[in-house]
Amino acid sequence: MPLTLEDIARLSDVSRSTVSRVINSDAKVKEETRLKVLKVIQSIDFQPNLAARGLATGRTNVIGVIIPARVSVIFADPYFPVFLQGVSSACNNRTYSVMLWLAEPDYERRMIPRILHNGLVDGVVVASTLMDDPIVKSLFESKMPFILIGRHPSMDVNFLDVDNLQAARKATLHLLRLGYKRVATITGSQDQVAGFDRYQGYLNALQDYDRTIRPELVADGDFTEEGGYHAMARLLPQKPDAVFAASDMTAYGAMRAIHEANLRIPEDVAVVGFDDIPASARTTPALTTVRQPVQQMGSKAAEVLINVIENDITATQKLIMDTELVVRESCGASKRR
Amino acid sequence: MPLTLEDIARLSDVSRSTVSRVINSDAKVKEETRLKVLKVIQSIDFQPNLAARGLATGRTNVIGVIIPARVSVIFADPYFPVFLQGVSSACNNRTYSVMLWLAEPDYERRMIPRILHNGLVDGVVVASTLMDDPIVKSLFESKMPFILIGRHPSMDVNFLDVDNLQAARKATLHLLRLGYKRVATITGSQDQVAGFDRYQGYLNALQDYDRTIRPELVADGDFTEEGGYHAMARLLPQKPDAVFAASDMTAYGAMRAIHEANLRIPEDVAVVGFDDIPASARTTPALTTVRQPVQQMGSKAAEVLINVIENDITATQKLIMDTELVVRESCGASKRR
DNA sequence: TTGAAATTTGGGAGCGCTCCCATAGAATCA
DNA sequence: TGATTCTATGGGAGCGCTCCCAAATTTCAA
Repeated sequence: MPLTLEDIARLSDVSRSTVSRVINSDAKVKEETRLKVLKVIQSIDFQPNLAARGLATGRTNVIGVIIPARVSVIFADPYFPVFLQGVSSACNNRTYSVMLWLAEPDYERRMIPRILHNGLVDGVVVASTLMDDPIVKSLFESKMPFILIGRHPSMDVNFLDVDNLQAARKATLHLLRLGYKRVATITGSQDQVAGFDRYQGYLNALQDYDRTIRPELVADGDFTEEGGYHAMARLLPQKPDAVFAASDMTAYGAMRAIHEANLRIPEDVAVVGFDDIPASARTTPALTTVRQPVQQMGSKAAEVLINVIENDITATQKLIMDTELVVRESCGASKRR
Repeated sequence: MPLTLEDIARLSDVSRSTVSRVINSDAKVKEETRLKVLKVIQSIDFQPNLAARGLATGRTNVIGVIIPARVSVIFADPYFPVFLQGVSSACNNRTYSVMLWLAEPDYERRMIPRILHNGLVDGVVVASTLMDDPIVKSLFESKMPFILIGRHPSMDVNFLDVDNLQAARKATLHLLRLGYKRVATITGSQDQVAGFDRYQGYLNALQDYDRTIRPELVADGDFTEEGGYHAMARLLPQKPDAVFAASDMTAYGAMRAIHEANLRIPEDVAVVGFDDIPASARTTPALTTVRQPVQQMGSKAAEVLINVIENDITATQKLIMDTELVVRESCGASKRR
């Protein structure tokens, strides 16, 4: 049977209000009293009931993280765990907790907007933005503070993103500069903003080089290893000499397909990925890829959200994080010229 | 400004209590009234405030998942994401939510036992048991329902596990039966119960075959790819002809080291892993490994926990899930005899 | 038709906290 | 020294729900 404020009050011979003040570090408590109460609190390891506090204040100190349906299937991609780690550590620093919702089947997607209304969380991080995610609309209407990972294609909302378009463009340009003639791409799901933007980046790069865009050099890999493998298998007959994959997992699949076709990387087909997940430093050959600060994105998103919550910020927050092209062996940069 | 029970009561011309009964599907409400109230509730998409309900009932319908400190660093291993997916989907089915705590630095480990006291969650799943995790003791004393993934070495508590010892023994025996003479092992962290048990399984198998245990054929890989790589590098000079790795990630590291030493798998060194994460079907060569039903373990753990919570079960629940040796190419089973 | 039993509904109390206002006491000033 | 201001503390009200008991209504049997 947990103790209450009232119990602490009795034990330390003050009133419930004073105990509350001490716990919330309210200024106007005499130092002497403060220490007295603190001693009791610590000796007993007292923790105020958060449900009660939540009822009284309307705040819970909990933020939700939603990983959308079409995305959670690829949870095997270390992107999300690392992202979560970022969110989690930022929350730890601010004494917030994390509520995790993997929005699986559609029925669940209907659930979530409701869950939002019932006062469990103070705000929400939506990991990975879909082009048309209805959840964003619900969130927007609900007045609940939230932040998207990935810009929203049309709405003016808080978000944190990397410049996927420019990063993808740079990665593709890197291949073009190395002299590759038939640069293919394996796209990510086009219903995710990141997938869309990275594809646009690829297209832009080709345009920069006045290359015609060949639809036969574009295949969808939906961000998975499996998808990358099949996409590459489809691409191979078109004789690409390089390929830009929209994620590292996709790149792994592509590399597997290339190896199985008894072709060499990068001599026959160069490969560039996107994400720089840890394993990419250790593939054979090591993968050239675009590094995203995934963990920092998680922390930053949580920090911004908490800031919005605590300071009732209404101006929309838009943050773009830097990426970096990590050149390893799979692009052939060291071998060519 | 969200509506309250009282509002619904007014709108549907009944009392607060009746609305509450309808929401909680209490039997004794006249069908007519029930429908009337339900109509209002739905038309307005009303959601009861969970903080208030929590205060009144002492239940929150939230369970916590704790991933211990020494473990969360290897969050890149898809084990945890998949496990979380299992927990999450079971919770969805029972209208519970998941609170995620990645217990990073030590100060946080002190935090958690406290967090438990503040009524945020009804119970806790501890993913991956450490040999001496103080959190288990706190949990035990707190009277909060909880379940461990992995047996506890000494306490009588709810747990769900696979028989790591027998599974590891079988995997090792598989290698011995294939005729390998110098069967090495790369162990997982010995401060995790799973790591400890799998090592014991290896030892048992050698004893079954009356083999002397050679300490020079044992190296610690702490469950990571990196660790597996370095462990294998240390092992290679001892000329093992087979190696049992305590996790698939470790096995990947080992395979990388073997390849880099220009040795063939399985001809020069056979490899067996543990976990059967999805990627293991697609390594070259495909990895022979022990399959654990990770996602089901997540679901099952959540279900058992919720059951314990809702029915005040006091008898300790102990579940052992089945494993299966998945024979692929890395053990050389198809090539030898 | 009446009374008792069963069914349905209403309202008070209370969960443990915060917030606000009132009050007691200390400090300041003329 | 008394009037005035500040400071520190106490206690009531209320957050939105559930639970319980009592009241109102209906049902049923005699």
